[in-house]
Amino acid sequence: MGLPARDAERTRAELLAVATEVFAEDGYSGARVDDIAERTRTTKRMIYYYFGSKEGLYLAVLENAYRGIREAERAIDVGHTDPTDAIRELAELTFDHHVTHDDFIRLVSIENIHRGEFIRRLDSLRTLSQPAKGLLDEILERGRAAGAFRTDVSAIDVHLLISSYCVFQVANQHTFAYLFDVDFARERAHWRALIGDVVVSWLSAR
Amino acid sequence: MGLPARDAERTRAELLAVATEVFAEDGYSGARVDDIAERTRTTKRMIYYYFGSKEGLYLAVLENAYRGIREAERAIDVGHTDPTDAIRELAELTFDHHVTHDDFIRLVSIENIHRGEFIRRLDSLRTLSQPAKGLLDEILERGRAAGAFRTDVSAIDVHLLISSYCVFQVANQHTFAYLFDVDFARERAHWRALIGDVVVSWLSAR
DNA sequence: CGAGCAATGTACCAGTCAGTACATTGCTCG
DNA sequence: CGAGCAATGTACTGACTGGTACATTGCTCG
Repeated sequence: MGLPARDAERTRAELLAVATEVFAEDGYSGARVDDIAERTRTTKRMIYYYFGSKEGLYLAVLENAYRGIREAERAIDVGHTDPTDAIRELAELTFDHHVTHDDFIRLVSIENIHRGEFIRRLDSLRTLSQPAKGLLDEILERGRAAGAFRTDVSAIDVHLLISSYCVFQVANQHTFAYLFDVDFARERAHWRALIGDVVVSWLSAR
Repeated sequence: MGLPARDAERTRAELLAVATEVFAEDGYSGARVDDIAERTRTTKRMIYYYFGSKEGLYLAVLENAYRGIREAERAIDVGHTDPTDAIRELAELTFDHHVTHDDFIRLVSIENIHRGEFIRRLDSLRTLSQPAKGLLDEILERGRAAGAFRTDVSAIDVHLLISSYCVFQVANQHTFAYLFDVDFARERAHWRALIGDVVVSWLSAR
């Protein structure tokens, strides 16, 4: 039986997967359409057949990557009654999530180099961003009600702090590691615990 | 009198300045040697005369940018006796420093996309990174002695937290702003104060 | 002042790159 | 089964791109 000689869906999916790797590796301008094609079982012609252009392919990669990551995020469930434990676990799971998806973080960096010019054309992504914020809102509210958290910190504030830290861990590891002689990978447990500590002390202050 | 017809130093400096802009704008692969040359009063030939290759030019840009930023950092002087005030001011000055040097932050992002392959060849930069750490060490020591700071947090920990936050503010502004509908520039005072708060609560915890 | 070399300009090249014209294949459905 | 079209492959192109061969200019120093 083997693989069917023609399978539009498989061809498209394979192109998308390989393109994700190559764009994350080399950036938009650095990526070569011929290179992407050669790494698949099909040809460059198919990229133009399915995605129209290099830019169209990159947009599809971006959208697909964000969709995947948001779906993974939705699976995050911090099942603690204690809001302090919950927030610490959320920070740690976010940390894990980032270090295991460095392809995605690289795509985000690349997109920012382009000042978000491509992502801005993908309206569908904005509605996807809510789950992370919703969960945080709920934990914070419980913490405030219990008198454990201060009341002047918003979900966005916390999300930004955690994101900054976790993104940096991946996105800036090479320059930081080199300049300050730190190996993020070797001391992962230390760096993982740190952000939870920071957020909890901050929210519990006073 | 006017400009001298030939001035090696000026030509070199102009190429370096323009190349910094262009590499920060378009990335390494995206930058065009012809484009850089056209934006100066000299020609492409001079790039090869002074820097040997596109790569040589990029290396020079990187080294120059890091040197400039470290010099600016050395000027940071937090003249407080109170370590808590000092650490807050250090965080805020670091914040200001980042938002006013976005070209540099972009170069750092670009270099990380390349997994630090270029910066690793610039040995001279490692020794430059000490001032930031030295100042922090001193403030932390004073804070611990005064019983104001916890003792299990190192200078690198603090530096990483502050750097993450400040770099993110610039490096990821476009995707974050778009996805979470936040305008970093418009609420700058809020975001500036936040990181100082976080670090101080963290160091003062318990 | 004029020899000699640092500094500069011009014109070009060979390889690369995104994109396409055109032919072909094989699946599906009547 | 066979018509017709979705899917695919091959071979090519024109523009671009990093880099260079070669000529020239003008500053400096004996």
